[in-house]
Amino acid sequence: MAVTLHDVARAAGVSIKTVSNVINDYPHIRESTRARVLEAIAELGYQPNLSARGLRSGRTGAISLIIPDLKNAYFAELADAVMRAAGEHDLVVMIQQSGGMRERELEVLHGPRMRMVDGVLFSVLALGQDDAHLLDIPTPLVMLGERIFNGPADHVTMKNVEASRAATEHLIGLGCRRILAFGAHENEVIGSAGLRLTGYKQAIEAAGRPLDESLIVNVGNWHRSDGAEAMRAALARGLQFDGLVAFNDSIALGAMRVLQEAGIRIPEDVAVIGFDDIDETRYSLPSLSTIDPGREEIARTAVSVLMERIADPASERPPREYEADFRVVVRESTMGRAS
Amino acid sequence: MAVTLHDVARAAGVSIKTVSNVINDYPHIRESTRARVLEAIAELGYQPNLSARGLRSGRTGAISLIIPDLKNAYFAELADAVMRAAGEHDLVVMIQQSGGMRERELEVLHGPRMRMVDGVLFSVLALGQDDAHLLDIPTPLVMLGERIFNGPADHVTMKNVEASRAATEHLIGLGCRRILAFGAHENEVIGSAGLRLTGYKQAIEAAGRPLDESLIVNVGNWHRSDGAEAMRAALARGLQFDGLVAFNDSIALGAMRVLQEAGIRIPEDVAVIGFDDIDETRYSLPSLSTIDPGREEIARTAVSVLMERIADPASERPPREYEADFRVVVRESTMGRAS
DNA sequence: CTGAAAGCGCTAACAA
DNA sequence: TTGTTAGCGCTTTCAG
Repeated sequence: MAVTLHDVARAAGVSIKTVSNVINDYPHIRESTRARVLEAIAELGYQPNLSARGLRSGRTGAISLIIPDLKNAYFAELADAVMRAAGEHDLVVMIQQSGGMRERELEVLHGPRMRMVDGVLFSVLALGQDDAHLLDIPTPLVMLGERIFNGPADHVTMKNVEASRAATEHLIGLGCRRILAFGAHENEVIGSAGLRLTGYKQAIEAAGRPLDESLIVNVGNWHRSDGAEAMRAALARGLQFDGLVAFNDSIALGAMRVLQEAGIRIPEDVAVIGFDDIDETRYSLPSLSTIDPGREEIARTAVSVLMERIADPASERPPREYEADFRVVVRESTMGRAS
Repeated sequence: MAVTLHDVARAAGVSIKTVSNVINDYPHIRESTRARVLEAIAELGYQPNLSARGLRSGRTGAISLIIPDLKNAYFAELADAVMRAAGEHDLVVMIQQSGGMRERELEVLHGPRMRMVDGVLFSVLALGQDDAHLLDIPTPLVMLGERIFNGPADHVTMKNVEASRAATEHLIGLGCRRILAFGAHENEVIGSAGLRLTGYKQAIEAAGRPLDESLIVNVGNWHRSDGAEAMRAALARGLQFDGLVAFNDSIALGAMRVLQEAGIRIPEDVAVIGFDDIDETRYSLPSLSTIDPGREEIARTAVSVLMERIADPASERPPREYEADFRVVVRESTMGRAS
C-alpha cells in the first residue's frame, strides 16, 4: 500500500494535522518540527493522494482543454501554449478532442469528466451562437475561438476582423489589384471564416475599390488538401488574381503548392498571406507571410481568467470578452515585390 | 452543492447502495427498481464525483501521456492516436510535456501527478539505457520510443532497424549510388538515430557496397530548420549524392527545401525518403516518401498493454517488448526515377 | 435483490 | 504551535 499522512505522522512523531500543515505551507510551524516532518516525508517517499485531496478540498489541480483535433497544427500549438501557461499555475491539462462535431462537443462538455477538473477551456468549433445557452455548466468555463460571442462564459479570442483587414491591406500596399479571399464559408457571419471575410471586405472598401464577388473563394474544411483542391478548381475556371489572403495557413500552403505546380511564381505573380503563424510557415518554400494571432497571449489570458473563476466560483462578475493582439508577419511569400 | 448518491437514493426511494448498483451495472436488480433509479438520476442530473470514486476504488479513469513536445508533429499525431485508443477504453488522457529534458522527464515521472492517474505512457527521449532503473515506479507504466529497451516496464516501439534498412533499399532499388544517411547522432547506438543508422549500414552492406563514412551526416536536433542547416552545410562542402534517407520527416522537408533552392531536382537529381509519415508529407512539394511507423498500432498496443497492467498490478509477468509493423510509403520524392 | 455501515486519505473547524 | 475529529461522496463487505 501507498504511504499516507498517518505513516508520515507516526514516523515523525507528530499528528497528522501537523504533517498536513507542513505540506500545505501553513505558516506557523516550529522550524524543528517542519524539518522533522520533511525528513520523514523524504524517507518514506510520501506522495499525497490526489483523489483524497480532491474529494476533500473540491479542487483537483487539473483543467480540461477541449479542442477539435490535435493533428491540426493550430490546435497542437494552442495546446502547447495552454499547457505551458497552466504549468505556471501548477495545473495539469487533460486534453479531449471533439473532432469539431457538435454532438461530441456537447457530450464532452456535459460528460462526467468535467467533474474531474477544476475548470474547462473550450475551443468551440461546431456549436454556434444559438447554442450559447448550452454552455451554462456548473464547472468554471472559458471559451476560445470565434463561434460564440457574449455567451454565458468568459471568452478569449483574437482580433479577427482587424487582422484580416491588415493582411488584406498588406497586399494592397504591395500593389496587388485582384486579391482573393480564400477560405470563405457560405453565409457565415460569425466564425473565423465570416469574420475574416468581413475584414477583407473592409480593406477593399477602405481602398476605394469595388467588391468583386468572384474573388471570394469558398473552402469548406481548412486542411491543406482542401486548399489545394479549391485552388485547382479556381485555376481551372480561369480565375485571374495577383494576391491571396488565405483564412488559415494550411489552406494557404495547399494553394501555394498548386500555384507552383501551375508555374505561377510566389510572390512575383501572386503574393500570398495566411493566418495563424503555425510553425510550418517559417519553413515552407517560399516561407509564408501570415498573421500571428497572439496564441501565447490567448493561452495565458485564458488560463488566468479561468483561475480567477475557479478561485471565486460564486463571483457575480458578468462574463467578459478578451481580445489578444495580432501581428502581421512578413515573410518571403509577400516580400520583394515592387510596392 | 452538487447532487450526490444520497439525493438520488432519496428521490428514488431506495438506498444509496441500490443507486450505486445501478450505476455500476450490477446485474441482479429488479427492472422496476433500476428504472426508478435511472429516472431519478436523469431528473436530478446526477453525475458521479470522480474524486470520491477514485479515492474509494483506487481508479481514476485517467492515464498520463508524457511526450517531449506537442509542437512536434510526430508527437501530436502520436497523442491523437493515443487519445483515440484510450477513448475506446473510456480513459481520458492527461498530457505532460517533458521538453525532451532529462530533469523534466524524471520530475514528471516521479511527481505527485502520477497519483492522479491509473497508468502512464512515457515517450522517452532524454533518459537512456543506463537510467532504466529510474523507471521503476509504483504506477503502471508503458514505455514508448527508442531510448530504453528491456527496462523494468513494458515497451512498445517500431522496427527501427528493419524500417531504415527498407528505406535505404528502396533508394538502392531506384538506382541511387551515393545515399546520404541524414540525421545521425555521433556515437549513438541505441536511440532512433543510432538504430536507423544501423539499418542504413545493413542495407549498404547487403548490397555489397563499401560504407562511405562521408555520406553519414549528423543532425543534432530533428526539427526542420536543423535539417535545412545541415543540408546547407553539406552542399557548401561539396558533398555529392543522389539519394537521401532522412531519419525523420521534418529534417527531410528542411533538406528538400534547401536542395530545391540550390536548383537540385527531386527526385530526378536526388531521391528523398523520410521517416514517420507525418500528415504533412502528403502535401509537401514534392510529396515525401516515408516510413509509416505504425503509429496507430503502437498507440492501440500501448493502451491495451497498460490496461492489462492496471487490471492486474500485482502480475508477475515480466516486462515485454512489442514492435509495431512498418510500411514503406512511396510518394513523389522517390517516384518516376529510372529503376 | 436491497439496506446499513465502515472507511478510502485528506483538509479544516475547533480545541488545547 | 499542535492535536482531535468530523466528514467530502463513493464502493463494498456483510446482513437481511
